[in-house]
Amino acid sequence: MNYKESHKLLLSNVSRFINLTELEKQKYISLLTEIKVKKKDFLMQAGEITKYEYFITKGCLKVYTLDEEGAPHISMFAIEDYWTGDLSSFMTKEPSRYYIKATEHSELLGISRENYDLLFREIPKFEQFYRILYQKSLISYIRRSNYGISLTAEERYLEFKKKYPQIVSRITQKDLAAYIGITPEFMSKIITKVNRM
Amino acid sequence: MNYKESHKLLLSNVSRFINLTELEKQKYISLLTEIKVKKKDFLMQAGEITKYEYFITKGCLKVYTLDEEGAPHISMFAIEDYWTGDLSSFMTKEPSRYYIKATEHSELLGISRENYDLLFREIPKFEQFYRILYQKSLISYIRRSNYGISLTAEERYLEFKKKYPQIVSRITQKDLAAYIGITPEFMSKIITKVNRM
DNA sequence: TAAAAGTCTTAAACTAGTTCATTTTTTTTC
DNA sequence: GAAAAAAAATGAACTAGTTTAAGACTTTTA
Repeated sequence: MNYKESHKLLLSNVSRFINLTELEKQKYISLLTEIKVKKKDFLMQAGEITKYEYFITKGCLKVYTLDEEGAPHISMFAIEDYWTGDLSSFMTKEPSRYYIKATEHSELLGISRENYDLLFREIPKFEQFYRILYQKSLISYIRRSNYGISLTAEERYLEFKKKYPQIVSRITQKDLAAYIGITPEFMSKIITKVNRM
Repeated sequence: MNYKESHKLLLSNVSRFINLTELEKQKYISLLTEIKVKKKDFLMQAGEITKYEYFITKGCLKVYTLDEEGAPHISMFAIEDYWTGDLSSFMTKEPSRYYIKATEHSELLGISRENYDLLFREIPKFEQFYRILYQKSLISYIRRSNYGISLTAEERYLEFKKKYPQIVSRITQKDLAAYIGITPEFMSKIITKVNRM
């Protein structure tokens, strides 16, 4: 069958871990919602109960919390072919602490909690897909949770640049500072220093 | 059937997410290896390819890396009813960067990579078990990966004490410092300060 | 149970990263 | 394409956390 580009990208993402029949592909796609977000608009805000888990087909978004002083802490940047959302609020149905804002015009495919549950009943293979997807994410978050406490800000910056070169060029220095966990002023100093070397 | 205490603890852990028949329980248990580690002995060391994922039935272990200066960074403490290991090395079969050392005499149940793969074929329900287990771990590591960059050392200490009171009392201040990401000297200052309040 | 090894505390000098204030540069908007 | 808004750069004064060193306390081992 002939799928749209966005669906092709998703199906190719899923086929990394499981094989679907034509019928299963169509069933899966029927469970998804298409969502568009303009630059600077929110996909979701703190206080809301997360309705969807998202797959990004186009654009770039930042996922962040605000601390008591109102300072943002970015927990991830999501671009094409990435999954994002607030898994905690999605699962527990409790209000989220996260904001998700588009830093570019973005297009996403969302799966609602009802359809997520239905998916496992209709196509049990998806248990395996999510088992592997979560396993891989877990491995990278376990590593990342150590970076914050064991590397200097400069090392974290170099690490990010090396791992996500395609993201660095699409975000502001200020947002990168909020991800690395430092002030924009110190981020500026680090970049000046690194470029001088 | 009458199971040993260690097997009962594991089966009760598993039954949080899936229901097993008697036959499945017996099959599952037959895939496990019993392991004992004396205090101060290593369960595994950096450079090795991880053979097992572990469930702790007794004791306490620390999972850590050493940086270029030889300073330890503890990524988790594992006690009874916890799962541990190096998931990355276990899955990729590449050498691990982690050390796992018993801080008390410990007893564990290990599942080898071959038996882990076999488990999914023999009892497909385990895909769901691990999907949920990894999902929950992922949620807590996503949260934790922000702590290191967004909280002060004192806040991280209070957070740890609140979340894991039963662990604080079983580990040294020095190890706690290596987990929080600060020097033992500064850990000492924080504790003095917090107790004074 | 004495000696040795490891842990904890305290303090002074230091450094990585922050805060605040100002100017320059870039991007957005009408 | 000019005006406004946001981002980036620079610097001086500050603070959270490190380093080094030494003594007190606790646990382990022979």
